[in-house]
Amino acid sequence: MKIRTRYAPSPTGRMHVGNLRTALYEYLIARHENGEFILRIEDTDQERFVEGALEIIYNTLAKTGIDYDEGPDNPGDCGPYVQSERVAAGIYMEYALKLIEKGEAYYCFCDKERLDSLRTTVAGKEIMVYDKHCLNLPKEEIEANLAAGKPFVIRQNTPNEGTTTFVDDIYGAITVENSELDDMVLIKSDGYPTYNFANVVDDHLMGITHVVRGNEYLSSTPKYIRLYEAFGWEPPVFVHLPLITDEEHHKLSKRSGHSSFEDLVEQGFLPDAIVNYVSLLGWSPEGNEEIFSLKQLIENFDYRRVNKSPAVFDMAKLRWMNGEYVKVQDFEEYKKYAMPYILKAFNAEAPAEDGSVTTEDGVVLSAESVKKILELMKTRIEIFPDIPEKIDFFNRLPEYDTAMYTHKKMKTDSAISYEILKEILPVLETHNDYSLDSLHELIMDFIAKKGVKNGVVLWPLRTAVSGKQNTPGGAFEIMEILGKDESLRRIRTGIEMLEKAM
RNA sequence: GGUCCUAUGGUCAAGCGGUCAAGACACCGCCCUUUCACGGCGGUAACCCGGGUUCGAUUCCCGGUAGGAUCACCA
Repeated sequence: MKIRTRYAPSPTGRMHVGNLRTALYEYLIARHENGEFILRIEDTDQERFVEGALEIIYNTLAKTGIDYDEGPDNPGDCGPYVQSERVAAGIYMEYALKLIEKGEAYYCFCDKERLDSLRTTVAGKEIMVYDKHCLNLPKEEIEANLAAGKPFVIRQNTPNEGTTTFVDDIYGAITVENSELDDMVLIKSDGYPTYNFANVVDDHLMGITHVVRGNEYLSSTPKYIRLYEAFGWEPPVFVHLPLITDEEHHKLSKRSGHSSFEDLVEQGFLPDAIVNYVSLLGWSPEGNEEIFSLKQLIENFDYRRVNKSPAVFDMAKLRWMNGEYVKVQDFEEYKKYAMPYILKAFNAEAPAEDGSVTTEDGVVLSAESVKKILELMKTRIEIFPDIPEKIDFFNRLPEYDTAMYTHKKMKTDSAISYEILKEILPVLETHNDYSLDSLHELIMDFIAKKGVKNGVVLWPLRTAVSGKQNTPGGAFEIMEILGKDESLRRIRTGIEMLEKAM
């Protein structure tokens, strides 16, 4: 039997990582076995519908590379793929009526007040169990109510006795007392089906073989089973996924802020890294490898290795993983992502026509220099917004304390730095080739002649040209990027500062 | 509160009766090195508790405890 899974989001906003993980696993389960994966939009709640949410779903799927065989914009044989359109086609009402005929469902005319009177609050939580009040309404009364246009709802008729058992592929057999099961609403008073009902009807009609979803649905699954039984349908395989939680071990919700795919992208994470990280939340491969492309995930994803316990979403590990992706990113691709943040460091809108960027100190950094900065950053960031803070000293020489010239391990202090800087300044002034290699040769030669440790010269130099305790790259790299004039200017500034401090 | 689920280091997570209890992130050292980062090497750190079953339990069973989920005309 060919596996068919579906991702069935409701367009209510951004896609949080729990939903993304569900979509991903549904996709992987199908693709791993050459099955089919379809997209169905569950928009049965008109009130929660958010404008643009549909686009977010399409965009997210596109960015992550999760492609579907059938969907609203790519219909197959069991359309429509949007539930509101299926409502218009009368599909759900037709099936609800079938259930009424079989005595598996019934009209309910209870108003809000009566329903509210059934509510109780337990441990701060409101719970409600319907009392089957309308189950045995006389036929005439039902007809009369219907004829009078009285608002109604259709409820499932679940027995109060016995138990319902189903087998989840991850969690095993789960049994629930039928008395625990509520007579849930199938068709709402606005004529729309509830999620529960539409889900069962559509999954059956669309030939879904594996229902994959978060385990918050685990306890309501027996209700679904009853529905399948009421229809006389074969239930699908159920695969419930462990929850993804925040640091406080609570289910991730849209409210917890920075937890949607889009938020993460805005924070500078790469879609591939997000997918990779999320795939490891609740599943593990056979070996020790952790970096997987979507293609590799398809190859390796055996859903029987999905585990049962909830997983905390760890931003630190996501950051690390993103860094791994940045490091191996193709340079041009990397540049696309990194450039905006480089420009941000220089408070610039865009590079000049020749690719150069001008610092706020008025120094023109050539296109080559900009490229060198990009190269320097590639192994030093985890996410792109890390960039500006690391290279701000190129833009402006920061105010710094001369205490920075003292470094025990480098065997240098203010006095030594002053001497060294004064001594090397003329050497640098007469030198014109500020390329890395040339500078390296020149300065190493100077060091050799003086017979001192590298750090004695290099530390003061780097401090002077950067004004920072630590920098990406060293004195040579920085001077190459800054160029002769600015390098000398900064060194002279350093000398002045040291002079004053003495 | 009822019901359901879960329980290995701070986090992710191997393990599926006999292991010195993998690996990754984070953290801490060391090496490389002009600082930072990368890279390399090493380290700290875990089987929730109590009963069984068994020659032997992290692993199987039961109970407890803890955490979570769920109990809508939301999905």
